[in-house]
Amino acid sequence: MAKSVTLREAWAGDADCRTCALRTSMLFADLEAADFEIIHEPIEQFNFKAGAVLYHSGDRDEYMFTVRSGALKLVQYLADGNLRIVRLVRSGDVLGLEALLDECYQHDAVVLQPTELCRFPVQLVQTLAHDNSKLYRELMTRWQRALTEADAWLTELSTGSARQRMARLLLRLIQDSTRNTCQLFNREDMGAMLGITTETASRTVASFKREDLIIEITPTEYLLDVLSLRRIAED
Amino acid sequence: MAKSVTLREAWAGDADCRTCALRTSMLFADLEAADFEIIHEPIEQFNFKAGAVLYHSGDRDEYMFTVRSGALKLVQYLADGNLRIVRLVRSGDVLGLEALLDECYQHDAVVLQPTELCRFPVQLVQTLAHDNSKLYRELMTRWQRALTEADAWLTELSTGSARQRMARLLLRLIQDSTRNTCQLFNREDMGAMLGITTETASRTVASFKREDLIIEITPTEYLLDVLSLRRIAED
DNA sequence: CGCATTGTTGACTGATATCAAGAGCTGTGG
DNA sequence: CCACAGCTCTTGATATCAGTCAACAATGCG
Repeated sequence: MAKSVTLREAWAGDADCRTCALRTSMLFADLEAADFEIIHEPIEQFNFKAGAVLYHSGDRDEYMFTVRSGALKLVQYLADGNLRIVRLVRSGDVLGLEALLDECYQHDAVVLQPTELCRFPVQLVQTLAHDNSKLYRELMTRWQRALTEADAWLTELSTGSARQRMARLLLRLIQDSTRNTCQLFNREDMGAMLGITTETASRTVASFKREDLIIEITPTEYLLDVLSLRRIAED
Repeated sequence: MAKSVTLREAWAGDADCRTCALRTSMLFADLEAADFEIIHEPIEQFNFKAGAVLYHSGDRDEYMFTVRSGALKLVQYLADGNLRIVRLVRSGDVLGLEALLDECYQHDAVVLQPTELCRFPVQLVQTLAHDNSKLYRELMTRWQRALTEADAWLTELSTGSARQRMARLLLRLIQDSTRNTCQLFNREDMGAMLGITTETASRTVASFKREDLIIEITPTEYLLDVLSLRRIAED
């Protein structure tokens, strides 16, 4: 079971947006310096360990989040107890957009890797957006990005054989595109992303290793044979 | 192959939004009467027959649409030629939100049932939204609705056995909730929605019929045994 | 009334789920 | 430092569900 971490434990101080390295890719990228007087105060930064739960499906709260580094999974449960991971949220992504519309959070948000994120009140976004249509556009872009991602998970990661799905997942996970390396998740999570069992995920990864399609560089970093994987992905 | 219908053939005149029966559920529900002077002119209404293609994935155009009646499917293709239906669009839904962000359409939009829809230029929405944050909120709500729908298709319609998926699809298709009836799509489309083959879709529907879980009332209308289907859906 | 399309069904095959056992790893406490 | 408990990962044997290929029935259209 995921060990829960209270927000207090994860609290890492107030954020300094002015000096945020990710500022240009963040939600508030387009704001003027003057705006930071308003927004600085209520933004707080948190550091989470793997397994921490940021929020649960059905919770209603007035916070949104931006991820500075790390990764989270968005999980949904079925009536029969099964679960699917419906999306990954990574550095630069926004989390909890639904709170802006006063809706419940739609997923469990669970930390996969050590994660730094900033939390800010929905009210702040509403205030800033009110006379700044650039921010509205930025918000809509985030929604569209999530939607494109959701569609891709359906067509790429939930269609075809286990080998095809796994190959497509690995290709999506490439971080450092110059070196074609990526970090694997545990088999259970990979299964939940692809709609296959843990055992099939394990067998598929193991078989990719034996065929040298993926090579362990460090325990956490794998080198991908992108061309071969792409051939498998496209059948 | 879908027979293509040109927009000219489908043109049904300028829309009269003032008297639109769906006005309260439509995108422009909150606008004042005065606004209709501006918006009336460039909105046109079209009637499409099943099989018509509204737009193709990758097309870039400056129009959005609202569906007055009928249904469309949003289709995405994989590199290996396979396809998935990623969402249905029905009465009251908005289509082509991505055009608002100057992006290409992300799917093929194909008419499933005779459909009336209104087309309006992106520019109009931008103009109206500029000093009307209610419209922005309405737009974000539409995006969130699409996203929730996309997530549900992944967890409900792409997870579990063919019987479970089909049962969940049928339950989603209920139109008239007092009578628990729905209209079926052809087996190929149902297969593409559920990530199963046409044959498996056919077998599953046929077996539901034999078990009286669905009963044909008219050639286009089926009565559902909701409780039993729900039991199957939840395993 | 044919012809084309869609739906149904059968036989067979193959991929993945399931159940089970063991291997490898990590952290804990004696 | 070692032994052990609790994980996750891997692998094997078997069962089952769905895919594939093929034939034919039903339906609709010109």
